[in-house]
Amino acid sequence: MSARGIEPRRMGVPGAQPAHDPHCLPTAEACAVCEARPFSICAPLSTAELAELDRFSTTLHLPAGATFVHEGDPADHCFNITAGSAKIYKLLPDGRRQVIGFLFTGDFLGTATRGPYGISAEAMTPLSLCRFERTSFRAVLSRLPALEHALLDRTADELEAAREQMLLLGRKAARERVASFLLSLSRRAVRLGRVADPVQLPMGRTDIADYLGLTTETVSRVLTQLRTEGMIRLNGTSEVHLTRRAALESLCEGA
Amino acid sequence: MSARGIEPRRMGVPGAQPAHDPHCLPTAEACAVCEARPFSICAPLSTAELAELDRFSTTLHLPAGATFVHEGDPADHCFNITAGSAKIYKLLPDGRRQVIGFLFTGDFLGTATRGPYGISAEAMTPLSLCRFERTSFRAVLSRLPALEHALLDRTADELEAAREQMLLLGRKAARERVASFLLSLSRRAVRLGRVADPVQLPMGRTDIADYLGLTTETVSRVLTQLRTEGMIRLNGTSEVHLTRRAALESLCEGA
DNA sequence: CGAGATGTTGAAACTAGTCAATGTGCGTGG
DNA sequence: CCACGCACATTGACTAGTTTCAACATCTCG
Repeated sequence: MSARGIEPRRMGVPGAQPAHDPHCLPTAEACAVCEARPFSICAPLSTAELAELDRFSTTLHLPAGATFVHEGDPADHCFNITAGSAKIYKLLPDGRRQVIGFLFTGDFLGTATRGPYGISAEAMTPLSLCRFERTSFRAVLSRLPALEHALLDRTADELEAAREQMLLLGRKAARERVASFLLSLSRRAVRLGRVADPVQLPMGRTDIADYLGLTTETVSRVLTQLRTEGMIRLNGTSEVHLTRRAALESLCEGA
Repeated sequence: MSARGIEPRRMGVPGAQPAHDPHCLPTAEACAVCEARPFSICAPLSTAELAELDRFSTTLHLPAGATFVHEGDPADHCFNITAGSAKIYKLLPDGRRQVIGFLFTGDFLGTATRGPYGISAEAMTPLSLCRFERTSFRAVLSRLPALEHALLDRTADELEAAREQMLLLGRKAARERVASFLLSLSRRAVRLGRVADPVQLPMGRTDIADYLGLTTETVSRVLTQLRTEGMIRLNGTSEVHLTRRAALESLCEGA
């Protein structure tokens, strides 16, 4: 196991940003036109409640590659992704990395309520997000039961997904892992209102490998294998057509 | 990967149990003397709130081996473990099994809010639990913010643990997995007010293996290996002394 | 005390990992 | 606009760790 992918740079999100920083603007009426809202925890909030929450939020824009949450740091903020995609991951001291998940528009980050961040987060594309101070956010949470409900639902969903991933990591073979991954990306695209079939892979092979508990070589080999078998078709490295979707489905479950 | 451990028996917890069933008694004033309360989500509730919640709970007693939650069934109930231990797991159609976690006194089961159960649950020892109807529970949740808070905290903790396990399953070697497992059991024992050092293993090698994404043979081999190296001492098959705890700690992280 | 279940140990097989080379795409700068 | 160079992806040969299959040991409980 190699020590790839370790870049302890600390770009993006300085502690307190001055108002003139282009990466840190007050949200103002941004919520009114927010395209991420239908997919976010703010979806169930009324206009008044939205305003209440908005008072404590800050809009950030980060470049691709920016690490904006560092595992082990005090968990001072939580975030809502409004545009772009990010990955969250955990590291072992020797550099082995497990990608825990990928975040897209509408995803919330920072559920963990106590202690330091348990994960690191890095932008995979240029990223827009709403940032909340944890303390304020928790206070708002008490005042807005609808928000707490939404957050609980979402956290439960995340837990469910994590358990599914535990099954994948603990018991599935490489082919099954890759097939499961492609299908889950496809389903997620649908949930975000995009097409199911040409699946976009906004992440590189290394991230996929670290998400599936494999190596880039194995991911690559499996993809070509699936292509050879006619189950998928590759357009470049980051677009996959799921021909024979049913076959992929059964592959997920061990067929 | 073999199809061991598949017993689709359906004992315990029929849909609606008559009041005279010895396994299903009204809780009445049970909360007042409940030894699990300090470890449960009910801990932060006032006496009045406790009474409110109690109105919707039923006490169950199940024998070891009883499966009381079936993956895929409609999620009609949620549970609070008051005594004994249980395991939750997911299955693949061909019988491969991933144990998701072990539940002990005070643990809550049934966070997932929508759809069917995502996991199965089975008593490992004689088990006592409070059962709630999901619908009622959710309603109570709305009336008792303290309960919802506690549940959110707990779900977040579970998510954190699940992520840690993803790191283990995706990136740790067999020795590291076993060492991590022993230490996490030890820490959990401490949280439950028991001793840290002689760690009790209430589960068999098969469950351990299915939890760590290994086989029983590998678990067994690693344990003897650690014993040979003087890092642990085995008293029978279900008690482990963590001699050289520090060495185990560094082993967890890849030393 | 005996029998089935559970746990341990051994040898062989296999999946995925490692190391290394080659191929491909993309952005930059001439 | 094309060529260069770099990062990323693919492919190949070999290795290693874990699984598989099988035998044996131990424990538990009727």
